[in-house]
Amino acid sequence: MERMPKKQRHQQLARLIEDNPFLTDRELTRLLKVSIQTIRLDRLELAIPELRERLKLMAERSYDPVRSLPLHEVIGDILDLQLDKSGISMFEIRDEHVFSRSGIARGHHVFAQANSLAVAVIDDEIALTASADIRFIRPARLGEKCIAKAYVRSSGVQKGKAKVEVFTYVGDEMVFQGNFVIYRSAGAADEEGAGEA
Amino acid sequence: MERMPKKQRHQQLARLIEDNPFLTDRELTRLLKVSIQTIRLDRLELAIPELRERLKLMAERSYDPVRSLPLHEVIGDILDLQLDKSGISMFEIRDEHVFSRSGIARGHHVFAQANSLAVAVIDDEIALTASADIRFIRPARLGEKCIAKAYVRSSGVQKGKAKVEVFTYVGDEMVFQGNFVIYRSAGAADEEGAGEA
DNA sequence: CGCTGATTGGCACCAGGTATCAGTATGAAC
DNA sequence: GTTCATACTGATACCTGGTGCCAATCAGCG
Repeated sequence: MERMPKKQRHQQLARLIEDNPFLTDRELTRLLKVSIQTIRLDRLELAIPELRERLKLMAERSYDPVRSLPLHEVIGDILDLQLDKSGISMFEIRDEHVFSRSGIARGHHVFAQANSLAVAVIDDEIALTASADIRFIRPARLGEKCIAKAYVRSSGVQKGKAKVEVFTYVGDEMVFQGNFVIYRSAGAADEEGAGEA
Repeated sequence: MERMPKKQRHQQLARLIEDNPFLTDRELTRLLKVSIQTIRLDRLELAIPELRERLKLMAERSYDPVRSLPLHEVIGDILDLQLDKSGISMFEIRDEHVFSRSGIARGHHVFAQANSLAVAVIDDEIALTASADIRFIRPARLGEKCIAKAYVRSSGVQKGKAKVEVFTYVGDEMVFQGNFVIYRSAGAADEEGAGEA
């Protein structure tokens, strides 16, 4: 019947919730063998919000109205776009983009910004990256705002291949440079999209 | 006072919730000017779950024990890893990785898998992509499982630069190939990590 | 006129909590 | 011993955001 020390229970509680935020207080009573009131006092002390708030938080994080998630359409916010000519986007390096140990952005996020801008700048129904030659000039760090500028060097409407050069800056320092070759559908404008409003 | 037709309200309701899943029924009554009961009947007909269920769903999606989100550590599941030699990872193309119109994977996801494998295979505290030369051989499509194989061509422990070649296959077809140059901290093993449990 | 579908209102109930007050157990201090 | 603080448990009222169900109303149509 010996109760484990409070501190230890707090640690366990924190760990349990961390690796399963979906636990209700009732389930926690089972796992920690204390009353539901104790669980609630513990959460209070540890400043762990109630289940619904936890889920809401997670949902908010994954929702993000700015659509800055690599899951969505364009990575970064388009600041300027002149189809088949040039484009500019901004992408802020946040916690979730960096190596936690160094605060340096993972390369693929910086790449993703550049790549999706290179695709967005092509004035075509279908545009796909064919190849790219890229360099990470200096690391981008947590909190920095990356400004990517894309220039269409040859639009290749006939040939079906466009060349786009992208430079990414933080302030006036270049952090990334890439040459993209983008496949384009070359005038074959599909008209299937009747389903969506 | 004219009520808009039910169908139209249903469409609006669906759209409203789609672009703000956080709306409660009460808020929807305000937006659609109908009673809360009507809202609930509508949700019932449209099979739209209640607020809490919606948030729970989003939270679950963003939680994903497999960590297949580009937000997290390694994109794809590591199947095999021999540090400073080679590595294999698997990444399944899902809805959220493709252009909805064509079902073709966005380049940066395929790149992200390759890039993070190239970084993971380096046996060092700090490893960063310096540059890469990549080619998308053929598009990867929804549902396909991409197998990336990374080979360390020169580990460059002294020089601080490693060369890693990555090939990504779907079945026996190559979809991506890349040559990565990875900066490494070259033996400077930091020992700061005293904060975490 | 009655019928039907759409809409509204009211009430009981539920989960997963918060907030508050009261009671018990246990060990240390005096 | 008594006293006190801390930890824990219990019980109750209340809140939000719903579900489920039943009854009432309202509009349009044949």
